[in-house]
Formats: sequence, C-alpha cells, structure tokens
Amino acid sequence: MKKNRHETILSLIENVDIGTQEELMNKLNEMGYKVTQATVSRDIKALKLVKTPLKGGQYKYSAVKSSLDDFSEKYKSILSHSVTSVDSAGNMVAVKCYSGMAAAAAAGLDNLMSDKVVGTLAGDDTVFVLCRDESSATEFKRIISQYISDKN
Amino acid sequence: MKKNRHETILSLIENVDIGTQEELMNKLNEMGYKVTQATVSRDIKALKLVKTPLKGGQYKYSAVKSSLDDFSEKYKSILSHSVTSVDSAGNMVAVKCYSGMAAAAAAGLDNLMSDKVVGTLAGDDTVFVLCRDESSATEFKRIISQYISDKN
DNA sequence: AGTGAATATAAATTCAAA
DNA sequence: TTTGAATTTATATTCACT
Repeated sequence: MKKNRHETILSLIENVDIGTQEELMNKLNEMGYKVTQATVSRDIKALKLVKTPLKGGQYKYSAVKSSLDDFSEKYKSILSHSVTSVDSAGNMVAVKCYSGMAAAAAAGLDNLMSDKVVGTLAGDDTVFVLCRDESSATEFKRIISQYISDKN
Repeated sequence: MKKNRHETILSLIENVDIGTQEELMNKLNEMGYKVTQATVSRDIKALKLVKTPLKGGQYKYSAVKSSLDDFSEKYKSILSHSVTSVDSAGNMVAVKCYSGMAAAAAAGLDNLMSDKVVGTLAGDDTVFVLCRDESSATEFKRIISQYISDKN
C-alpha cells in the first residue's frame, strides 16, 4: 500500500543516506516493496523530499523541515498509529505510545514545529519532548491531541 | 565572476520561480552571464540549492538552511564525531547526535563541565543534560555550540 | 487511484581547453 | 580553477493497463 511505502521511505532516508531514486528503489525492493523508479519519483514528489547537495560532493534525499501543513501530510499517519496519549508539565511534553513505538513517533515529532521543540528523547513507549517554553509545550500538546483523535 | 553569479542566482530564485536549471540558465543569460547548464548544475551544488516539489505539482529551486549533514565527517574527537546540534530550555540542554551515537556522546558530556551538569540521559540520538540552573545550561550550550562549529 | 515500461526531460559529470 | 560541449546518469512524465 502506498501509505506504508511512504512511511518506509521517510524512515529510510532518515536512517541511511540515499543519493538517487534508484538507490531508494533498491532498498524498497529489498524490503518487499516492488516498485520502479517511476513510482519512487512520484513518491518523492508527493512527500516533497528534496535532493540536497552535501559538503562531500554527494547528494542525499531528505525531508524538508515542515510547516504544519507539510507535517500533516507526512507524519500524521505515523503519529496517529503510534501515540496513545499526550500530556505536558511546564515546558516538557510526555507523549505516550504503544509499546516499542516511541522511536518511530519521535522521528515524526522531531520534525514537528522545530521552532517550538528543543529536543526529543524516546524510550520504549514514551517520548519526552523538551519545548522552548511552557506555551510552546501547551500548543504542542494541543496539536498532537488533535492528530491522535483524527485517525486516517 | 563566479561570486557575482552566485549572488545573482540566490536573488533570482528568491524572486522568481525557477523550476529547471535550463530556466535558470536562460535568466542568467538574459542578465549577461553567459553560462551553460553544466555550470548552473555546479553552481547549484555549490550553493546547496534544492529542487523542491510544490503543492501545485510544480518544482522550484530554493535555498535551504544548512543542516546536520554539513557537519558530517568534520569532527575530530568523540564528541565532535557524534554531536550534531545543541539547544537548551530552562536548565535542560538537548544534545542531538547521529543515530545511535547518543550514548557515546553522553559519556563525553558527563565528564565535561561536571560542575554545571547534574546528570545526563541518553536515548538513541539525543542526550538530555540536566544542568544545575539556567545559566549553567546556557553556558553549556554555548560551549558545545562552539565546539561543534569549530570544525576542521 | 496507482503502477510499470518506455520515453522525454533534466541534471551531473567527463574531458578538453583556456 | 573555471568553463562549455558532449555525454552519462538521474528524474519526470506519458501512455496503457489495472
């Protein structure tokens, strides 16, 4: 299914350096997603990934830091399938997840409102999100809550 | 001169939507810079411009803030080989590391400025550093930042 | 709607030159 | 070191099919 593949692509490019669509295609094939370069090209367009020139003269695909709109397209599904509840105290937000899902959720949370988030730390079923200040934390909590209840 | 052309490119992509290197080449030619697509490709690599997919199904070149990848291969010691960014809020500092490197970084951080540090907690790619107070955290962040940016 | 095969288009690189 | 012409490589799109 396309949605699963998209999620896989996002975590792939985060963890390994992918320089071309062919590389990405091969990784996906290894993982059981039988797709061609044409589909990878479409996926990249849909996910708004960019091919970034690196210092070493290499290129790598990466997700661009998100506005809220971009975020909802990219990570909404991941979050809504991993997060169970969210609460905050002071400038910290605790995001409770299904067992073992915290790392996956943190990947998404890291890309959300980076202006509000200082850092995240994932355990097994909990992600701690350090926000810049209390109002950032409150806002963050509010938005995540929305995403949880809005499954798609 | 290359520098002038680079500056021109940066202002061009900021002001008009450029979707291909050929478009950019034509604009440059109109403005008196006689260059070919080959040079434009090199310029784009040098300036680290990215071809971003837009909502409407179009593409456009844009400048992107330099990120984690800029730092790779640059560090000399263990910290400089693992830390990518650092930020603080209140008396907490979040040290972002490469995937899987947080534990290694934390070992170093524990021994660094121990007078300011109460404790550290490492996840996979983040270390939370609990500092004695806010000014300690700020100072800690400042020093690590210097360390990171003091590359080569 | 989503996809692959083929193709068209775009972009990166090689090689020679200044 | 910088560049253009030619080339290779990479990527986007078209078209047919599901």
